[in-house]
Amino acid sequence: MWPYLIQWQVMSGRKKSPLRLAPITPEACGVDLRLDILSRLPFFDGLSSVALEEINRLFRDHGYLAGEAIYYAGDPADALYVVAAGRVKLARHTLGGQDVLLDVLGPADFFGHLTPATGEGYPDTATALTAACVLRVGGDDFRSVLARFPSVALSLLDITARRLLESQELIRQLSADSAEQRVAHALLRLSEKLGEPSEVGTLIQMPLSREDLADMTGTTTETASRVMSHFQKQQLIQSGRQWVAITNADGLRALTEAE
Amino acid sequence: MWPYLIQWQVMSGRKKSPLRLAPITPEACGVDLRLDILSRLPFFDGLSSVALEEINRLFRDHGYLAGEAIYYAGDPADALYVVAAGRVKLARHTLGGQDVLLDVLGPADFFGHLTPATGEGYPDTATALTAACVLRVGGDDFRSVLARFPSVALSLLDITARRLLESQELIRQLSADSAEQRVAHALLRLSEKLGEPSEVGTLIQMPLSREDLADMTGTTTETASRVMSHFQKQQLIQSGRQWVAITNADGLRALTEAE
DNA sequence: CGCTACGTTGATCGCACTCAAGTATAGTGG
DNA sequence: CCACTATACTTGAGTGCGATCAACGTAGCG
Repeated sequence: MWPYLIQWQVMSGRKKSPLRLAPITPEACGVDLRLDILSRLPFFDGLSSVALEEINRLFRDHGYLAGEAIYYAGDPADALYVVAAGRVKLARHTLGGQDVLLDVLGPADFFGHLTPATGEGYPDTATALTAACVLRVGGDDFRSVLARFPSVALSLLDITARRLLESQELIRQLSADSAEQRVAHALLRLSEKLGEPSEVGTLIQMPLSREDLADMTGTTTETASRVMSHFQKQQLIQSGRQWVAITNADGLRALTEAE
Repeated sequence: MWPYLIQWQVMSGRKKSPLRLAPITPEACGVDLRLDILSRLPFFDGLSSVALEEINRLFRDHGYLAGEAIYYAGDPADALYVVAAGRVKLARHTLGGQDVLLDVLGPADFFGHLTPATGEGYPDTATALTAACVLRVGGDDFRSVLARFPSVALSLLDITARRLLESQELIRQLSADSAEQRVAHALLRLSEKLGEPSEVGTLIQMPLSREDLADMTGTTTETASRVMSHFQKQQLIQSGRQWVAITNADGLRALTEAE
């Protein structure tokens, strides 16, 4: 009756979430993790441990509950943030009340302002998707780091340029691809970034609703749901409430590459 | 009969293009212009004239005819380009043969690779929209400049981050706005960048076809044409073959802000 | 003056949005 | 452990925006 469910939870009769998100405890935000995270940041690569510890002292850590906002669009602020643990999403809001999900971030990803203060507020809203620990450094402090360690600036430039290229690819997709292709693409991107092998396939390790997917791909929850049902019937994915696993990445890729 | 044409060319009976594009002569690419352009680049701000001349020697100039490609998507290349004169467009192509116009550049704008060579080719195609003069610097040479003048890297980072924010705003628009709103937005952006006062309103100083507009906004030439006709009847713009002038920017802005 | 590419406008079609009802899941408290 | 509830998800029917196909003006160039 549900042939596509055979591999998974037939006996219990229930389809429970296979998501295993590491619990974020208060200690998770401690100094040990901080140094570890900072040293894993691609743009602090090659810095001496002395320099790193010095930089570390400029950061302040802060924990967030799932769903809590880190900053809102329009907040007058000038700081750089680094995800230490958990998941964070960046979104823009439209006048019509609709949301556009720009990016999902995990440990060692950064966000916020990294350019000189313009006086303008943030253009987007940052929200903790799961319980999360986030490090924050003030704009002036970070600019002093950039000035003292030119390699950091070069590395940041590199990453930012790459993000620009990625967002241009998204523009291309939104302009030219069908809803189904865009959803397939979003799933593949998330899978590359947050995917982990599991008994149900490559599981995307984050709570991911149909609405999130819709906001990532410029469609509606209903359309996202229909597309996901379709994928499930084709054995490309398995999915339930707030979770998605990819069982046939090549099949999805073929869809995105079809004319 | 054409009430919206009254302000313009009633006597001649003909609606000729008001575009006045400065002719690009071979000498336009000469050394004098080059130093002038380089000194106007925002990221060379504050450099000594000695340093500028030294940097200048790293660049090579090249002229292009209207419509000529500067590089194609996929070309294995590692260089930074600066527009000295004329207009250049950046576009991505889809498998379906469709184009997506990402940006239009004028004098002192830069494009191409500005990050370490990844071995990948360009993701987009750069084409001269008008006769153009373009300066080019090899990746290694430019990286040596970045290493020697940290302020250049900081400034580049600033500009790149700003472009990233702009492209995210475009993503929001493509996800959430109607075709009419997207066209209105595109016209306003072009007008801010390339607009010049003229007898017909703020004239966008570049050849701009309905197809270009469609490729900028993710629609078709037919839809772009319909939207433009509509705008013209509402006295928001005046337009003809390959040219557009804005007569009521506030009116257009009101459309983009409507829910 | 005629050719070609650009632009306009109309008719039709289809994908995805909207509105609406119903089902499954996971967390809550008994 | 199980009912209860809130929220996510699913599915259907109808609609509309914009794409597609097609035909016809029109500007500008040689």
